Amino acid sequence: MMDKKKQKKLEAAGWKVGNAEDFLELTQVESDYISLKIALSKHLKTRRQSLRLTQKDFAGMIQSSQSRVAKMEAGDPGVTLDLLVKSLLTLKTPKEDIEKMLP
Amino acid sequence: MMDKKKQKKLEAAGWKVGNAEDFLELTQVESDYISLKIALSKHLKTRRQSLRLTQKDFAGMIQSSQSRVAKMEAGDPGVTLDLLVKSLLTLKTPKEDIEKMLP
DNA sequence: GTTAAATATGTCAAATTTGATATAAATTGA
DNA sequence: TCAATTTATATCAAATTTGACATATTTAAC
Repeated sequence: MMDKKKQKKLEAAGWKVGNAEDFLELTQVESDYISLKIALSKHLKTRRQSLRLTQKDFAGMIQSSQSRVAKMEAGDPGVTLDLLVKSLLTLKTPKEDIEKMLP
Repeated sequence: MMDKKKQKKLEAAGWKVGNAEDFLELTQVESDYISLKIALSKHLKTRRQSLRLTQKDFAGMIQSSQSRVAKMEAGDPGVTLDLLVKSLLTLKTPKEDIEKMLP
């Protein structure tokens, strides 16, 4: 939501040059939050793969859809931490692995 | 979402006795997920208090409202991990503190 | 190269979460 | 006690996220 607003702001600006002012103006919190989500996404993908699960199979395990799993793994901004964390828990991701991703 | 469904199920059952069957039928993932959120909630509250911030002050820091902060700290199921994590990051919660709360 | 399986991308209605607001209840300090 | 501050609870429209679906693209095996 914080980053969605920024995104909207950028979209509204139409990627116009000249205002590097607003551009990538991320707070530390926003930056950390995004980094965390991306790290979790990547880990989810490698973990699913190491377990030889297809996105479709895994989607079934979490009552979701293949496309949503793809979005999760792609680091889509519109995926919650909730969904990512539940996913990692479902794959029994070791606590130590998650700890390493914390900012 | 997973636990919302369970909740609805419970609500629908109107807390009737007799079906301890469905009752508290939580998977390990659901249970871990809820525990995590509750731990983060509690930590948020104690951390905010130790920094001598009112809920209103803190709400201002995260562009939210006092009532939402109250819900966060009360462990309201309708609060995302995203919001909780952003909140803890805003209060510069040490990584070690968060690590301790992981399931 | 063809085929099949897996993954990526786009769209959408339904469900959930959000900040805001109002107001009740609890806590604090005189 | 009591007034002021803080926190809890309820409600709601707006915004966001969701699973599902369609379909395109990539990958793998032959």
